[in-house]
Amino acid sequence: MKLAKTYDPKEIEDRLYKKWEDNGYFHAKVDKRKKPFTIVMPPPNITGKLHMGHALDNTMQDILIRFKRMQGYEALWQPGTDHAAIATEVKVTNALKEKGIDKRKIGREAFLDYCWKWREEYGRTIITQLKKLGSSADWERERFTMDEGCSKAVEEVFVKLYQKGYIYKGSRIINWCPKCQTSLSDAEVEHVDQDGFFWHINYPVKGEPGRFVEIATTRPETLIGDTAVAVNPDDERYKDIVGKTLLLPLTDREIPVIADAYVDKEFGTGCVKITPAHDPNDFEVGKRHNLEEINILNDDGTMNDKCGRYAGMDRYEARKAMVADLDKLGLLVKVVPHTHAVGTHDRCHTTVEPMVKPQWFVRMKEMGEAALEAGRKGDVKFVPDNYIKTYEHWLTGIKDWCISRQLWWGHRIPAYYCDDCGEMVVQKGGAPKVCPKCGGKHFTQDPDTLDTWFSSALWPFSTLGWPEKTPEYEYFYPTDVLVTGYDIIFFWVIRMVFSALEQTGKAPFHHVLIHGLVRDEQGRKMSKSLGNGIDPLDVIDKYGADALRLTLMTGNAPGNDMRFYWDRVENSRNFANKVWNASRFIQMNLDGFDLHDPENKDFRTEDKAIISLVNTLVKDVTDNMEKYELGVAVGKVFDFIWDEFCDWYIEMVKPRIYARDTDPKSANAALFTLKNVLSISLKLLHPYMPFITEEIYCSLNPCEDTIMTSGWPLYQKAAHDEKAEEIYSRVKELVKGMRAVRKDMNVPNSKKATLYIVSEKKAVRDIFEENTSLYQTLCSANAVKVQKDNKGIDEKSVSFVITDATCFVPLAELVDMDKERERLQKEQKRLEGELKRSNGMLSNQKFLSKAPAAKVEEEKAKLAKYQQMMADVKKRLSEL
RNA sequence: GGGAUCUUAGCUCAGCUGGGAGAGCAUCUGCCUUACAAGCAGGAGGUCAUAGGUUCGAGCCCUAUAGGUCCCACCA
Repeated sequence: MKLAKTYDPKEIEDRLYKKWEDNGYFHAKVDKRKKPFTIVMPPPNITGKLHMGHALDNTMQDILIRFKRMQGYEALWQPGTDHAAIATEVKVTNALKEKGIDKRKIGREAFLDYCWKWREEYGRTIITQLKKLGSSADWERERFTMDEGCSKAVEEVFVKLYQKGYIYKGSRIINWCPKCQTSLSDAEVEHVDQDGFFWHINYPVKGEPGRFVEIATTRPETLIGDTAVAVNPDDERYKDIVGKTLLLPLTDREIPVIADAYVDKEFGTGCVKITPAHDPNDFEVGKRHNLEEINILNDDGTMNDKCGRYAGMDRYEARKAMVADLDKLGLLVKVVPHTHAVGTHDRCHTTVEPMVKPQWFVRMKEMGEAALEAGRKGDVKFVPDNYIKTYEHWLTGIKDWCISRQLWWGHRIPAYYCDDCGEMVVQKGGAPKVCPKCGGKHFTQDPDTLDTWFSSALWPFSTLGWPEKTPEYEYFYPTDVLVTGYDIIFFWVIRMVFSALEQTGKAPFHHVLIHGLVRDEQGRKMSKSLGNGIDPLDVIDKYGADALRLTLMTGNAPGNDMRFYWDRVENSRNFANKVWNASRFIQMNLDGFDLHDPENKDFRTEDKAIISLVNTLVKDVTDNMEKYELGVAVGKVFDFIWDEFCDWYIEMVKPRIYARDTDPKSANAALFTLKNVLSISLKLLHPYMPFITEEIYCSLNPCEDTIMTSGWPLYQKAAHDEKAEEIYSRVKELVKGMRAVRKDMNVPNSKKATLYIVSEKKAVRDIFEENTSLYQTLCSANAVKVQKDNKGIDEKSVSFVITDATCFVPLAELVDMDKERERLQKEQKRLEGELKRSNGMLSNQKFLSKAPAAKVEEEKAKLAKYQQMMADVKKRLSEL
């Protein structure tokens, strides 16, 4: 099949993707003869739409998977979606609200029905979009965090951890979102700086009229929940007051003054009101001093019935009212502006309320330490490796994880309470038949569901069938690499590591490949509220998936944020077009040539050189990709194809191809080389730009079904040809020099000139003689003559003379001794620098002992070359 | 408060274990040359934030300073 005249990504992409899927190329099977390579896809939320972050994340994974697949691994990319507990629940609740349906009224079961329906309808949107990107995931194995298997894994883990004492139920202070009306883990709380005030309030001392203790607070409305005032035990100002009793304003309660080291003498007034039920620190202080916890808030953030006349008010309304009342009572000393960090819910941005509630927790000490150890031992390695510090930092001093949520959509906690005696049973497989304590037969399941990350934490092994010992689990687990953004290390990566270590005894992956955020042109985060997000599908629509993928992979270092520029996409698209046209040129000329007959080819230096170069490229690119240096790798392919292959090699062989009738052997060799080098380049490029490479490859090799299974090119030692490379680069230098000379002499293209190449050395003349037609084309000369000396050169005509020294001079200037001397002196200076550097390196003992032998040899060779060049220059200088 | 990270061409950024300053875009010059004007050839533009140090050699390693970004954190 012929390539179309212009490259049209739209036409080929959908067609090829369908072909790949239909042929089952993405499907990985358990095959003991092959080595497995596994990546689990971070499951996108079922509420999600493809954004640039997904595009980047999945492009990287697809590149690795395609690379490994071509290398002959049984490469599994395990996809799936996440039920996204709170995100989905909010979305469905709102959708119902619009229809006039109240979630609370219809009840749990009906609501869940709506959720499942919603999931059926919208949950796979993102999968379709991922396919547009070219993702070669094994869709036959697609999973869902709430499917039967994953739910089983969740129950298994919960019960195991409970039995081990790592999961417990307790009444502790947790983060409460009054809007979503659920508890939150610490990770879901975002601290945002807010301008607020410090209210200084006087608390009267009991029995000492006129004496007060001045406290400073940012949250006066919690005053009603105060059960003490604390001062630092070493604070001289307040020594005498410790142990006294205060009259809590606005109430009839009395509270003690206690001493606790937690109080900072320097901050505020040095006196702190203690509200154990509504502040994490105060909670701790309360525990130490046995203080009562008085909850003053309802779940929706309004004041509860303990608050007298403030009951029913919203928390901020109550704040205003109470401050006004305190002022009336003369107890408000002053109000000082103050900025402080307020915890907000990362999804709805509502200010969270610390509350004491019975919740389920995962004890983190032991599992956290195991995860830390795995990081230190290198069982889990980060790329780039500095992210190990973030990992360790977060694991050090990790607090217990609150896993229960007061939501309906999610995995329900497998704890059952006897209706008769209240006995709690935690077990797999549903409610117990008989209460072990009282023999009761009726049970009620705990209403709470689990944090959505609880199931995500099991994703690397639950998707492979764990807890069953399935062939997939045995073969593909542990996975090789996890690709994710740095913003999700503590939500997910850490939790997967400790869960896997605990449940499977192995780290879930060997490497964590971290990438940054994709920002807009001004460096802002892409967000819905700003409306600055660029839809990857728009980009694909305009420029093609390949261009998008290439753009995302270049121009930025691993782990760093990147900015998204349309300019850069355009450049990627241009590159695709370049590849397309080069291929088209080759294909156009292939007709009628027998590329398989070895007798029919006459290989020239430039053929050998480009083969040698592409061979080196194969080695470099493979090395880079093995090290996850994806951007560097594709950069090299890009440069090779565009600069080396298209701009030089193709131009060089054109004369030979056009002269096919007079010298078919030479043309054949050139075409053979063109086709093969292109094929190798396409293979290297395929993981990055799957569509265009597939289209061209199949068009050039009609016998092959796909590039995907064509095998990754291997480095071949025999193909390495240093001499050819050197001559080739010399040719390039000369051509450049020629062009410069032409330009200096202001010779228009229309006016062809004769090119003389003059060298005393026969070896040099031989090289040039072999390539006269090449120079003729590349230098726009009407003739090329190679000779030993200046004899016979017509000085009046437009002519050029190339000598075998390092400079290129037009004949007219050759006689100009001064200019020639100047050039040679410049060259001498350059060489002096080189020699100094080279000598320096080679006289350095450290370099000689530590550097790789190859590098030392290379440097020695360079030195020798420079010395030779220096000698030549000196000789010529002395001749002048 | 702790930690991470950045400062390289006009802009956005690469620069892998120390060994001749790079790309894209923008700009300037000349070309519609028979694969590609989504192109070709060529040019200009950088004291690699500052100051020290280690080294034969520093954009890269060490120390300090200035400025920027991000994450974590219980200062009421």
